[in-house]
Amino acid sequence: MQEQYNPAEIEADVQKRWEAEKVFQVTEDPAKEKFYCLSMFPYPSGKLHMGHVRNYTLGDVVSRHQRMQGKNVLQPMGWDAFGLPAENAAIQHKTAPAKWTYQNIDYMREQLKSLGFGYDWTREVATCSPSYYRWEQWFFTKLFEKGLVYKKHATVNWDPVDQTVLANEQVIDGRGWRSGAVVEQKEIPQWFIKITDYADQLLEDLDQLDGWPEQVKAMQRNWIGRSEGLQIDFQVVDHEQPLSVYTTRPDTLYGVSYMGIAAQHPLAQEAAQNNPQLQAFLAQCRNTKVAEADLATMEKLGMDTGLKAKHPLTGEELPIWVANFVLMDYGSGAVMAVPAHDQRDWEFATKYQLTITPVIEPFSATGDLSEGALTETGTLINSNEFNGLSSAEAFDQIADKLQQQGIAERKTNYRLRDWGVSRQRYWGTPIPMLNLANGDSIPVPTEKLPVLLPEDVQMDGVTSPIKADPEWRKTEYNGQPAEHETDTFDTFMESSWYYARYCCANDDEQMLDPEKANYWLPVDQYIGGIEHAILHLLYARFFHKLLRDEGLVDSDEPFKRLLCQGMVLAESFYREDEKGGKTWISPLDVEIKRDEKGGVAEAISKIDGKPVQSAGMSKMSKSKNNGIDPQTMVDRYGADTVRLFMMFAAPPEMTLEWSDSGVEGAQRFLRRVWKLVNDFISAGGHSNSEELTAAHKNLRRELHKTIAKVSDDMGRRQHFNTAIAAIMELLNILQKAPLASNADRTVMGEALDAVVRLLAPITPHICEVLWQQLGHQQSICFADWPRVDESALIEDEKLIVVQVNGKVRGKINVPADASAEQVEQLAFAEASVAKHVEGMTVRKKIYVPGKIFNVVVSQ
RNA sequence: GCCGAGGUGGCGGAAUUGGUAGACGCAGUGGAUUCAAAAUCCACCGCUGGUAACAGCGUGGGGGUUCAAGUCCCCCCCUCGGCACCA
Repeated sequence: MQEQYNPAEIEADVQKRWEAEKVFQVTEDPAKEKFYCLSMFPYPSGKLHMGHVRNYTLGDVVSRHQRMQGKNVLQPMGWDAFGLPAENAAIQHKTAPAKWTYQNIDYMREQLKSLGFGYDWTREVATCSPSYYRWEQWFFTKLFEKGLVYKKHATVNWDPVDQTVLANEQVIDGRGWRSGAVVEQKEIPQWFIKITDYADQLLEDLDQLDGWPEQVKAMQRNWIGRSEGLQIDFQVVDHEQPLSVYTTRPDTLYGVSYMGIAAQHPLAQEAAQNNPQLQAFLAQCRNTKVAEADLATMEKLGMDTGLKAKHPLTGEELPIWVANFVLMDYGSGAVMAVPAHDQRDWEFATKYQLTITPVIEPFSATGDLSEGALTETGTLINSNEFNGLSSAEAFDQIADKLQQQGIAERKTNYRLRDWGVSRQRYWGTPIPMLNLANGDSIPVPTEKLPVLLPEDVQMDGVTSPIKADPEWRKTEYNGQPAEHETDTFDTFMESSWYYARYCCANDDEQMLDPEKANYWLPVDQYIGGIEHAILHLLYARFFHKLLRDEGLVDSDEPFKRLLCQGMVLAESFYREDEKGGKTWISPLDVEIKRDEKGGVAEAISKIDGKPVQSAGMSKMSKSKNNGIDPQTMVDRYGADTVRLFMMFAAPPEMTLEWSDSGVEGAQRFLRRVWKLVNDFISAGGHSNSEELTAAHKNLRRELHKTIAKVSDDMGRRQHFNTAIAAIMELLNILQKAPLASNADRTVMGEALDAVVRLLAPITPHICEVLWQQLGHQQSICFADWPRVDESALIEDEKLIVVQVNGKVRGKINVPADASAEQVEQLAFAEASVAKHVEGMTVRKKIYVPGKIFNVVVSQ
């Protein structure tokens, strides 16, 4: 055995062995318990970043741990290969998105291999490959046949100079990122999938997901936003068509003092015809980005249309205002405004001096209407016959009354909106629809699928190549000329079912092989970033239910257990230039000077020796130039060290701060493990002695406590940082233990066999080598997880903490079976305890068996 | 703005069910080894006062419940994630 730990050499060798033995290739085996462990596949942006490394290390640790439990473990990998960055890169590098993407995939696949991740590469998928997206197209036509797909107008960000649709991230301060033109809202026809038909299921099935973090379920619940309310028709003066609104607070109906409608609402358009001022206002309303965050934070503006609505109970005429925060895409594009009991309505009414009538006296009567709206429920006032009722009673009675009059309907409403899947971009799955001369749209017939996306194209930066090429869209249907849809799918479509495709990635006959899919699904452990908590995970859950209803899978939910990992941060440094702008300096080029206590005194540039400013910890990003390249770190320290540091520095769900010295500490630990095994083997290696002393038994107790702790941390808790800390503690003890006698080496051999297996999921290369050195032939990948010897855990003494008035005043060792009386006696006998009790009256004594004894005293 | 997290020594973090706050690691200080350095090993290491024993304080801020609060409740501040066309 080599005396020095040399990661570069052993890691390459070990990876070759795994590949030769096909350790990670799996097939369905009904005799074995399966475990499907999935990490969110990456967008092939060029090279791996630390966020990927963290995500995939977590997945690999879970997979290897499960494999050591004897399970049939599937861990696949693939590429979320369609998307905007490829178009931008293609323009920048004067290449085609396809070529750029495939090159990135080839490079990143090698990086994943060098990190030692155990993937079954025979199942690799790339979503930009026709063998993948053809099934997505096929499935979409099925959904169309089932009536789950429809076309309607929807709002997009429109760049009036480039004449193109912009993504939200391409709109910067209200302007197009290339042209600089003020963006406008534009209504264009787009395809939608009826996710709202599944809203109730998506909500209710959250209760099945015991293995999901509560916070993620809470976010999804709020996103779906189920509410019970009333759809009310307000008569519009001199109009046949009523104005329909939805409210969850019919109890506040008497407090309605105006109506709010969206700028795109037909009534607004009508009123604007003879009103240039209003016309100008409607035009102004179009000049915002469509993102909700922007709409919610912008200044609330409005204008009176001059039209009047009739209050359904009082007959009072209410002004109808256009308000920029009322959105045409949600609900009916109109709201009833109750300024006394809705904060947004209150602000609007205060601004434009509209009437504010209180109609609810809140139960917990605090608050002042001159300060803001009173949004709690309470008792009705100013509401005629309904005065004195509670909000809940009034809800029912008002709803009944309006329903009898035929002008209202109880309705369950969702905040969730149908899924708009059309994108006006090139690098995506072509939407498999044909537009006929008569204006109808029909699905591309199955036998004509897939609709292929041409890969050899030139990007001009504005128009999608398939929109620019009139030949591409030309086709025919039943001998009649027809045109291919030139929009492509939202890339969330591809990521909504890839987890299922891995079960039969190479099947050319069908989307999914139900037999294989049902063997592997649902995914037992899904791991990815918290930023996907809502959209991706909701769409994937929805898609799974669609697959189920098509008979392709049996289960209701795709992901049993979910782990959302936090971001990877690094310190960022900058210098201010003359204009007050910031030049970001890579942390690799900065040296930290410390004061005597280890605090940061100064940060100095390694390049010019002059000070730089620290901006603290922030997400690794190009814009702050604080990315740490994983490859550099793997080349310098080896994959095991990088993996160990990533797992040790923080629990998975928290942010992780990159630290160079922390990485060195991880490497130091691995060298110590290597050395201890080396010393053990030099001293004679394994032995078999039954004559164990008390010291040996203590050592075995520490060992088995560690096995219990690490097993719980890795399995149930998934807190790998504390698992590693426990192994480090054990190693600190083992390093001090003797190796001279047979008994010494019996215990040490047992301990090292365990330590190497406990570490194997995290640092598999070094452990594979040490496992062989310890005399085991079979790969450690299939070694049995260490078992706890309960008999080794038995203690004959317990440590009891003694407190006086809740403050720790002493610690006593008592026999494990000591009675409360014995403990009390020993506690009072303790000098430091006696000192604090002396001259006081004992008021109370609390004994928590085996833990704590607290005496309450006073004068 | 709305929804969801987080805030503990010089730093990353631990404390799993209300029961010893600071495990483990990093940084720092002192020492051993060395011609010297790196590496390694040993010891110390929350703050304040004290030679020490010890005492007081201490988990973002304020209030509360409890024998006992980092943990539970109320109010506030700050940072981060998501908000439907970034993925």
